[in-house]
Amino acid sequence: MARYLITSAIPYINGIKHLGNLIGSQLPADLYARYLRQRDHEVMFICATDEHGTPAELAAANANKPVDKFCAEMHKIQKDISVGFYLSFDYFGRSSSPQNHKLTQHFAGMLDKAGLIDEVTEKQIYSKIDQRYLPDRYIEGTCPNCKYENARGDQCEQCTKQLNPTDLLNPRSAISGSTDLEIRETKHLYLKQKSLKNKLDDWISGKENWPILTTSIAKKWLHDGDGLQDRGITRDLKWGVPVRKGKDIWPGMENKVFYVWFDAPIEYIAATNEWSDSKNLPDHHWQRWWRTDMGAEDVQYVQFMGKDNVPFHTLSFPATIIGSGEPWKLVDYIKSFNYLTYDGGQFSTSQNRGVFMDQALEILPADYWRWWLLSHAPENSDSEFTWINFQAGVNKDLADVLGNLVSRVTKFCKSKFGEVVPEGGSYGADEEKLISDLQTRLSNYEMLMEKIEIRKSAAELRALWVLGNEYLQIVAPWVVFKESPDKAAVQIRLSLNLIRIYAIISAPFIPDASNKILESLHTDDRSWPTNLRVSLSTLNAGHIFTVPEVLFAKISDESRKEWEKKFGGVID
RNA sequence: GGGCCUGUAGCUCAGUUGGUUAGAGCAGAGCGCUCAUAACGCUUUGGUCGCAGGUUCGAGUCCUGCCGGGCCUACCA
Repeated sequence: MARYLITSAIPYINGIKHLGNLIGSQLPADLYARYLRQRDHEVMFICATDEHGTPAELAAANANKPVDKFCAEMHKIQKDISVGFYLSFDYFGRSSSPQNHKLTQHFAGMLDKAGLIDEVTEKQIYSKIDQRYLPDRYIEGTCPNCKYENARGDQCEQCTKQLNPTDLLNPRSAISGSTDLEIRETKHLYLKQKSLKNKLDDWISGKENWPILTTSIAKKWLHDGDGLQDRGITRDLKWGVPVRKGKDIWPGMENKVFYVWFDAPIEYIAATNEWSDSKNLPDHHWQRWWRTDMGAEDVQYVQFMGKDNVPFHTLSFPATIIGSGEPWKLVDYIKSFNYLTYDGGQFSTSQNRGVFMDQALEILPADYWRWWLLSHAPENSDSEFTWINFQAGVNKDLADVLGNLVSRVTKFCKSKFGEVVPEGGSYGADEEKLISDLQTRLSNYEMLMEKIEIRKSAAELRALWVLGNEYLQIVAPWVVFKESPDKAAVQIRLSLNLIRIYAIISAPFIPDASNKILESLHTDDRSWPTNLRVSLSTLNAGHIFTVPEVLFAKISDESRKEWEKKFGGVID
């Protein structure tokens, strides 16, 4: 038994996330966490909402709500949806928690003590109407290069030229449209990442088994141009973690907060603290996951995230950890994902294009989404969601291969022997071959799950299901029964036990269906089939079961067409 | 502009350090079965591996160039 700390990138608070966000971190992390728990490892699986930053303030203003209230509501909504998808977080925290405030301020204090904080006075654009400083991309104007009128302050989307906000002609606030902008001086804290560059470089260089996607992004930031740059870690906002040196006031920084990307990863730690507090456990319960001086040396820490999050997890968060000089746990493995696209384009909140997590649960059970998304996880490149592929995958894999297998075995048994595991007969060559084939595939499945090869794991699991159908077809109990009921009995007894095993090994992908199968088999023995022969004789003759309802109803062409239309978004 | 990823059968994708006739699932075709959600099993048709060069006894795999798709490029998160 080993100990695994698993974190999923924390979803931003400003709205309900779409399927791309789900498959980009939370769902694969859940798959891994569930698998490891089933293999009897000790798991701490952490997620949270990322609640700070300009977009959160604007979304709250847009909803006409105070930002703290807005965040609390959105957190509740996101949490409920995660329950709906059976995401098995040990704790789903909030980056606005008191624990995170304290810890973020603590890290800042330690970094300052280590001489890793610079105070920098810089010029920023202030909008009087909006009463706020504007981040570069919240300033719009005419591109000096191509004259595009809706260029953003960081980059012109039309000619792709990188810009400074002061380059724009006729600049205006993207929030209010106000042109009453002025340049003001403001002081900010910078984390001196430059001076940590060599340590970070050495650390990354040692991670030879990390996905290329992860290390190539990190190395690019480390080595491109002038190399890793110092990074501003404070902002002129009201909502956020107030700037402090540990518990002390930071002179000159009274009305500022930490930058969301400084406090967000610290929330992984803080959320574990929230977890222990929620259970009234003393601090060492969370510290044994995070402090190598408090028992975390043997913890394997695995992070899941979309590719856009990689620089923060490979560079700035480790810089915070290393720079603190304290024995905090660094990540051991980063699994990063490309994007899921929707019918050839991007998922888009503003254009109402694509499927959002709440909508997905309204039209189909979570397992349908879990299975399709995981079996098409964008591991090596962006992958595309299309309704026709979704329908085909779900119908074939879940309804036909697995669902129908459960159905044919249980119904056949009921009609010939009743709803009870039949007695009699013994294994022959066909049964021995099945066990041998199962063993080969199961070992492969376990190996792939351990390596977090998600699509390959899904394919192997499906191949395991297929073995059940193949076996039934070969032994044909419906024929055998006429001549020798005993022989049919052992075949069906084995098949019922096989279904139980499928329920167990499939649980990381489709936990709900897995539970339904086990319930209908009237068993709650979920132990992993480490010994197949033993595991296949768990349900003994005489054991009562109930034929389950249809596990997976097929998606009809009508439904699929309706959803294509409904979720297609605005057609240009 | 720069960097990275990516292009393999109609579709979704595998193809280990270059090694014999390029694989799987789906879709298509044929056969079988009738226990089952018109489900299942078996067989089978599909590929100048984006294009053009190069290295090599040998290239899907390595190199160069070009073309297409995507992401990132540090104040969105």
